[in-house]
Amino acid sequence: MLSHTEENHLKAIFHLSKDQNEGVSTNSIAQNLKTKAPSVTDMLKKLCDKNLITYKKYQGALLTDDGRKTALNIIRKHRLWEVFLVEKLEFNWSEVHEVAEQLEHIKSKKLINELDRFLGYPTKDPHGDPIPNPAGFIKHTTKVLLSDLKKGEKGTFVGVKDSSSAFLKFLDKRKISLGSLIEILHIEDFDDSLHVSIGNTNLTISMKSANNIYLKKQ
Amino acid sequence: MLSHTEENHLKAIFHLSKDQNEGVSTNSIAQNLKTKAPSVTDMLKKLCDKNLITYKKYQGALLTDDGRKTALNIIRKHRLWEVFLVEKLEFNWSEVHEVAEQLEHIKSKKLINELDRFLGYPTKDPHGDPIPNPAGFIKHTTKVLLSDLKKGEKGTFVGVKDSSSAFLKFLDKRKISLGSLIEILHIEDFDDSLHVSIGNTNLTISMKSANNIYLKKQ
DNA sequence: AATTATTTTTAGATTAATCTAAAAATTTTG
DNA sequence: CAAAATTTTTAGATTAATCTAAAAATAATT
Repeated sequence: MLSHTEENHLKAIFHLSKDQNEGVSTNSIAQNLKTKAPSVTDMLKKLCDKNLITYKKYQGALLTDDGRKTALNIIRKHRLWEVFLVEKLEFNWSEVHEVAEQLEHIKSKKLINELDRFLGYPTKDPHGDPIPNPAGFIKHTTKVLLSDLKKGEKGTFVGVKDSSSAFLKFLDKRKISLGSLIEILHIEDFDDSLHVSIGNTNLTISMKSANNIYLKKQ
Repeated sequence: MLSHTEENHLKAIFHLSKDQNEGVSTNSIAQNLKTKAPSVTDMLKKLCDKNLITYKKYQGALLTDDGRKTALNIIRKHRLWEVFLVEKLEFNWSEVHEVAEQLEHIKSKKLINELDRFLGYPTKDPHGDPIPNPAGFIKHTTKVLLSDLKKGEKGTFVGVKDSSSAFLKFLDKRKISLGSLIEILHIEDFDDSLHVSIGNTNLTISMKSANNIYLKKQ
């Protein structure tokens, strides 16, 4: 039985190892979990003893198959709870993360499988991220960043890279929601800002924002 | 912000002080929480410092108004989650306690108020226990133990005193569920066992079981 | 009311999770 | 490639929750 802290470390290692091949660094985990490096070092030793990660001093951490499966199970729970909060309890997508961080640690297989059924076996969470199945299998879909599109290209908004509350509220204010069709009308030379059409309206999006918006290309 | 352990102690004191006027004893709390007396003593000091209980050495613990309100809030969460598990996730009433023990500690006012709305503002949990309102007000209904009825008297099954999984499964097996109309046909002199009618069927119930069944008298 | 039994508290340890400060290892850079 | 900078680990403390064993207080019983 893993503690909340152990589970959080596994999750952090999972997320941080997506964008890279080497071991996940102690500092990056500490930053991700808002804790300090020595705390992480201690935890890495413990998780290594439990065969959930491989870890050699100064070389960062990598999930074992077991650790990966455990991490995906926590992520599955997190994302299913997020769906529940939005679909059934009328939370906004910018409000769910904090509560799901708590709910993901509840231990009950039956609970999560029944929740899955109750929600109609959703495949995506409210931010467009895929929900792993009970075996830890995750279905990836090809998607590109809005910032990578060229003038005239278009796509459907399918996810966010940064799902911070601030960015999600920013999107709400501009009526940009999952499923919106976005087309690049013009790219400003000076600051790379994008003039885009979304539905019937046109608006300007900064490079920084465009770098957080995933599209399914059309 | 209270820890799970602190919350569990408040809940235990609440439940144990219902049947008595004096302070709740250290040992009874330890027994209730499956912990040891010295652990309880430490916690009582801490809860007293936080003004959630009044506590003097060797004289047991009593909830302050603040402590009582906190305890009722935890009980509210516990019982709402139990309703959710039974009504929405198809749990049996004998399976909900353990999971609700975990869910009751999730911290989010919005979560619990939205859950309440989603469930249609239920007033009773699956075992017939009343659900406190957000202000900590609890609506008691008069009920009597089946063991207190006399021959020929009848009532509606409205709750259990012992909500252990074993007893609830025992009731399931006999098709005794909340709302059942129970009439005492005969009381056995020898062992005080009861011959009762429930719906169309007659059966025998031991004194021990009858002592755990609450009825609303008719 | 004095002795015995029970309950409760204190004293002292242990484990887990955390931190700061200092040491050690690795990486970067001139 | 040596010095400097950065990262990581170790060492040592702290807080919370737990325990066992022993001491102290209260309650029960002749």
